[in-house]
Order: sequence, then C-alpha cells, then structure tokens
Amino acid sequence: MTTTSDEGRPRLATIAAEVGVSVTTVHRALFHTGPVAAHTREAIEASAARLGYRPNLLARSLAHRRSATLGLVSSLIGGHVTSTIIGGMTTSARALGYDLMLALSDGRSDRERVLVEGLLERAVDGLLLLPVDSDDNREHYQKLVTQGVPMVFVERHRPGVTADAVATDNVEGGRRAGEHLLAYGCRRIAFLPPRAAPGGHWRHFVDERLRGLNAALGSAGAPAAAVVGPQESLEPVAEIYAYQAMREWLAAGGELDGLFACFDHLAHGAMRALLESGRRLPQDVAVVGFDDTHTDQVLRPYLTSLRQPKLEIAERAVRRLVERLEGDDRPPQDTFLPPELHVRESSGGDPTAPPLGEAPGGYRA
Amino acid sequence: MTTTSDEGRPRLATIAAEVGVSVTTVHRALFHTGPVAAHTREAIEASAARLGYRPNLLARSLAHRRSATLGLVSSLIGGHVTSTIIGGMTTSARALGYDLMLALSDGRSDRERVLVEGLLERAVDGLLLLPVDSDDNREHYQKLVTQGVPMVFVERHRPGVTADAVATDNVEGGRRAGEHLLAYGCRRIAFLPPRAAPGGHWRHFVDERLRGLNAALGSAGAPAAAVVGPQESLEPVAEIYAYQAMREWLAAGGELDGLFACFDHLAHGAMRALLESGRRLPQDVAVVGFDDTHTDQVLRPYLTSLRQPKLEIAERAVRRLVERLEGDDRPPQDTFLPPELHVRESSGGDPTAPPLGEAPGGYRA
DNA sequence: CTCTGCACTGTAAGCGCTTACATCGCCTGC
DNA sequence: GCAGGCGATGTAAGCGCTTACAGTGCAGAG
Repeated sequence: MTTTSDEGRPRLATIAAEVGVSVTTVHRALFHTGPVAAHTREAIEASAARLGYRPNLLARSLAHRRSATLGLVSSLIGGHVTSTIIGGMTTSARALGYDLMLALSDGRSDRERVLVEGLLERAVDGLLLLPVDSDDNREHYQKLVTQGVPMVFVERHRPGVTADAVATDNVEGGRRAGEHLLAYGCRRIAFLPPRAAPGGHWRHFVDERLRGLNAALGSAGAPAAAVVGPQESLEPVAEIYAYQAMREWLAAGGELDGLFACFDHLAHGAMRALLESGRRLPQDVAVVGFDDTHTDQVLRPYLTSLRQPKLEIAERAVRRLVERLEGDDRPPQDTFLPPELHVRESSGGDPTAPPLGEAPGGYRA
Repeated sequence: MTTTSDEGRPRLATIAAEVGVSVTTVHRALFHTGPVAAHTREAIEASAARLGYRPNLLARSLAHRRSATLGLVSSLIGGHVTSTIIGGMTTSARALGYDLMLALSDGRSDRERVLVEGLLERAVDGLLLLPVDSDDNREHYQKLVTQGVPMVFVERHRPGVTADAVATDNVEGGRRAGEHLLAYGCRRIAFLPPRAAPGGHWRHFVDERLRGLNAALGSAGAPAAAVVGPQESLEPVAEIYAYQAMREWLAAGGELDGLFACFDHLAHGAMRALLESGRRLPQDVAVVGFDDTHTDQVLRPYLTSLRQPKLEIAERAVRRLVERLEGDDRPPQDTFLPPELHVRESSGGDPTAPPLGEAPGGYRA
C-alpha cells in the first residue's frame, strides 16, 4: 500500500542529519520562520536542493490545522459555463494560495452528500458548491453551516441555507431578454424551458429567467410569455429536445414572434425547427438564448445571447470563501452579477457583426 | 488562520474519553481493525454518531504514507472532450476509493511544472496527466518517473517519458476518416489543422491524424492530402479561425472534394465557408470532423465525426494508475483506443438519420 | 566587570491516526 | 490443575512538520 515514490523521500530530518543541525533549525531555514546563521542556512539550502527536498503538505496541514485546500462539489462539469467557472476557480484559488479538490456528483443529490462528507474528512478548509439544483440537501448544508463549515454557493440557488452565494442574476437576464425582444417589436413572446429534468435540476434557473422575462413583459403591458412544451421528454440532448418540443408546439398551433430560450443549446434546436417550419429569423421570430457559447457565432442565424460573467463569478466566489477562512464573519451575502446581452443576427443584430463575415439580411433553411 | 470549523471537532480521543476506553480501542471499533467486545463497540459507535465524528484523512494519510488522492494536471478544462474525460476520471477514481485533486495549467508548460510539484507536496499517490502538448517538460516528467512517481498520461503524447499512456488512436482515426472519404468517392482530399497554437499545443494530435489520413490515401494510391492554411493566425476561436482559413485557401485557388478537419469546431467553421462559396455538402465536398460534439447534430449539414471513447479512456487511465499504486510493476504500456466513426449527412450519411428529422438531400446556404 | 538583549540553536510536546508489542483474563485440552 | 491460546484492551512509538520554551554565547550598556 505504500507508494514506491515515498521510499527514500527526504524529510527535514534527512537534511538535519546531513548538515548536522536540529530539525527545528532546518525548518527555520527553509520556511523562514526564525533566525538562522548565514552559513548554516546556506548549508541547509544546498542540502535541500541536492536531495530534492519536497515538504510534505499533509504533515504541515496536520500541524497547522489548515490544509490550504478548498473542496469543490459540482453536479456537472461538461458544459461550457460550468467548466469555465471551475477553471476560473482553480486559477483564482491558486493565486490566493489554495488548491482545489474536485468532486462530481453527476447530478445525484445523495451522492452529493457523500462527496461533501468526503471532502470534509480530507480537512478542506472550505467548500465551493455548485450543487444539484434541488432541495434534497437543504438540511444537510444548513447543518454544516451551523457547524461552522465555511461555504460559498456558486451559480446555484441555495435552498434556504444561510451561506454566501455568488451567481448570475438570472432574473435580470430574463428581464434584459424581454426588454430586448420588446424593443425589437415582438408582441407574442414564448419561453422555451429545458425538459423537466429528473430531480428538478434546472428548476431555479428556469423559474428565475422566466420570472425576469415576464417582469419585462408585464411592465410593458404585454401578455405573459407562452411556455413551449411539452416538457416531459426522455430526450437528454438539449438541442434535440428543443427541436422536438418546438416542432410539437408549433404543430399544436403555437404562435410566436419572439423566443427566449432558457439556454443556447435549446435555442439552437428550436431555431432549426423554426427554420424548417418556414419562418424567417429574425423577421418572423426573433430569438434570444442564454450562455453565449461559441456555437452562437457559427450556427446561422448568429444567436443573440446573454453571457454570464463567468470568470468574475469564479473569482468572487473564491475570494469570498477565502475571506471567510481568514476570519471575516460578516453575515452571509448574496452577490448577483448581471449577464451581458450580446445582440446578434437572430434578433435583428447586424448580421455582419459576428466575425464570420457578411450574410443576407434574413436567414432561411 | 485556523478554520472555525475545527474548533471542537471530535477526534478519536474525544470518543475514547466519553466511552472510557483507549484511543486504540476506539480506532479498532470504528475502523474494524481488531477485535472489540460487542457492548464496547456499540458504545463507541453510539458516541461517534452522536458527536458527528468525522475521521481526519490528513492524519490517516500521514500515518499510512498514502493519501488515496490522485493528482490531475490538465492544460485545459473547457472543451467537451477534456471535461468529459475529467468527469469520467473523478467518477472512476472514486469507485476505486480515490479522490482527485485538480490543477489546471492554462496551457503554460512552466506552470505545469509548478502544479505537478504542488501536487506531489500534497502527497498525492500518483498523477494523471493531460499536459500541454509540448516537449518542454519532458525531462521533468522523466525525472519524476525515475524517482518512482506513478503517473499515467491521458489523451496526450508523452515526449519520450517511460510512463503508461491511455489515449485515442489518432492515427487510426485519421485512417478511418481517409478510408471513409475515399469510399464516398473523394479524390482531392484536404486536411484542416488548427491554427499553429503558441507553444505548439496540438501538434501531436494534428500530426497523428494527418499521418493516418495520408496512410489511407497512400494505400489507395491517392495523392497525399492538401493542408489548408495559412496556419499563422491570431484568431483564438477555432470556428472563426477555420472559417477564415478556408475562405483564404479557397480564394487562393484551393480545390477539394473531401475535407478532414482536425476537430469538429474547425469543421463547423470550414463548412460555413464552403457553403458560402456555393459548394454543396456533401455532393461537392464531403466533410469529416473529430470529437463528435453535440453541435454536429444541430448544425446542418449534420457532421460526420470520429468519437473518442472518452469514458473508457478515463476509466482505463485511472485503473492503470491504481494498479501501479497497488504494486503492479509491469513495464509502462501504451493503450490506444480507436475512435468510432459516426457517418452523417456531411459525408453522404442518411440526412434523416440524425435525430433532428428529415431534410433535403444536399445542403446549401 | 556585570547585566541586559539579541542572534542563534536545541528540546520536546504536540497535530490525529496507526500499529507493533505487551498485558490480562478466561477458556480449552490433556 | 496447568500450559497454551485467544479475545479484549492498553501502552507507546511513530508519520513529518510546527512551535512554545529554553538554553547558549557574545555584543553593547551601565
């Protein structure tokens, strides 16, 4: 069970023996934690270099009662947004002297609990949470909060847990989408949510974005958005689900001149269905998505989309957590950052504006 | 610097004191490492449960000289393939009792070295490496190998390092693409590599895929593939780069009836340029990509693509590493897994086969 | 010339868990 | 009735690093 790499791994004692001083002195020399005579220090540093000494952070952590490690629990990792945020957090954390330990729940809330416990056993100093978007673990998280485990929720609804959160302002995103579609002249605006995922995964996202949309419509005196369904589907690929849902909805007599899709993948599938139905985009239907993926700039018509400030979210979440670790005990706080609207061809933006070159005014299949 | 959550955290000694036995006995009871009288065990378990005892894995690791943690160093995380593989590895690792510690180099090889050192200081038992695809760190890795650090390279070329590797068989992928295009009737086949990335990032991928392609062409007596350029570009988004490169190449008189793009994002951009040039896909030009992203099934024409066995790669890499940790010392081995070719509309596949419904035979912009 | 102070070094007691070794009954076998 | 064995428990010495507490010796102050 012992890794071969540990066999003769040098430690402080190895150097101490070589140089002929105490372990304490070696420690002081290498970690600058006390005065050491110049020649002693040199001898120690030389010995350390020659032996290829590498401190054992496990031991340091044990002694310090601090591991300089943050636990990261995420329900998913594959998506553009999530993976960018996770990447940003590892980078931000490292800049502050912390490393990240990654645990993926694959969307299962029972597993999530186990993973969190595992991270705590590993003595992470705090938790960054992108959990499953369900209420199953509310009590568990709240209990950890009362136990004093520092945690920050990232891009997720916190089901009644008194902890910090940093997230995109989805309501504001919905509002901006709505205002934009209204300004473009749309009057019959539809909303396309994802399929009802097992466990209610995206529920809060969806609710918030729809709420913002309807807020905008409402204050302009426009009717509330129609919701494109059916949402019960077994199709797991968002694009395909959206294509099917939009087709069925249109076939059932759905009418619209504007569409806000809950995220880009859905918009892409829906646009395909709209184009195939003979509608022109954006003349007949203007479309707005959410996430601002690269595909938006390749798939015609170029998709108008809301872009989350992903790296800023990552950076703020990590910073907030580290502040907590370092003693800040202000009451937990929500930080909502508004997404940026990028107007493109699909909702009347300049079709030549995207980098892929000129194109005809409207776009048809 | 002490996290608040550590204050009164129960330890073995806490339970021992409560129950009135020695720490050793508590240890034996909780970790089933020796005989304990039934009533003693019950009392200990009850106490542990009431106190919410959570073992400190740091201490265990220190004593065991084994952390049950694998270090994962990746140059990137955002992409579909990489993030799926990383997700698969965390899952596979956990199934074998290991956790993953994630470090991202952002494509900088100097940083990569630092990250690897950091992970080793954290006493990870072994390394999973998806490093920058350059030779900069060859010596460093080789030195670690000689020091006995167990490591497995994943989806990456190992520049002369005697360690295990698990990766897609890119040469075979290129060959399959070539054979497929030939069978479809293509005679003037072009290859679209990514822009020359700073640091030569994708170089080995690219070389291998091209080599396979040309191998297929060669054994069929066809001329070698033309390489679409210019590859010097500052455009970082692959789709956009590909669009521009293909346009320029066509404008400069490039001719082709088949295209193998080094990965799907490139194919998407290139197809846009081909369609805008008036060519029909696949009648005038058949296109094959690599990665099998979801976009392939939304963007018309649906793209023929090679799919890496991502989860199998993840699983095998982790398994190989764990085998090493547990004493297997067979000589390092390369495992290459062939990608699956998924034939779709862009190279003559049934245009109705993809899930998005029927479509006309050819496709034009 | 003694005293204070500081630069330098060492000793030892942890951090929380592990484990080799020792102890003490008590049961079984002859 | 006693050796041997085994079950149940304890003692203590680590794992590698940290740190409070003590020492040295030597400078400069008084």
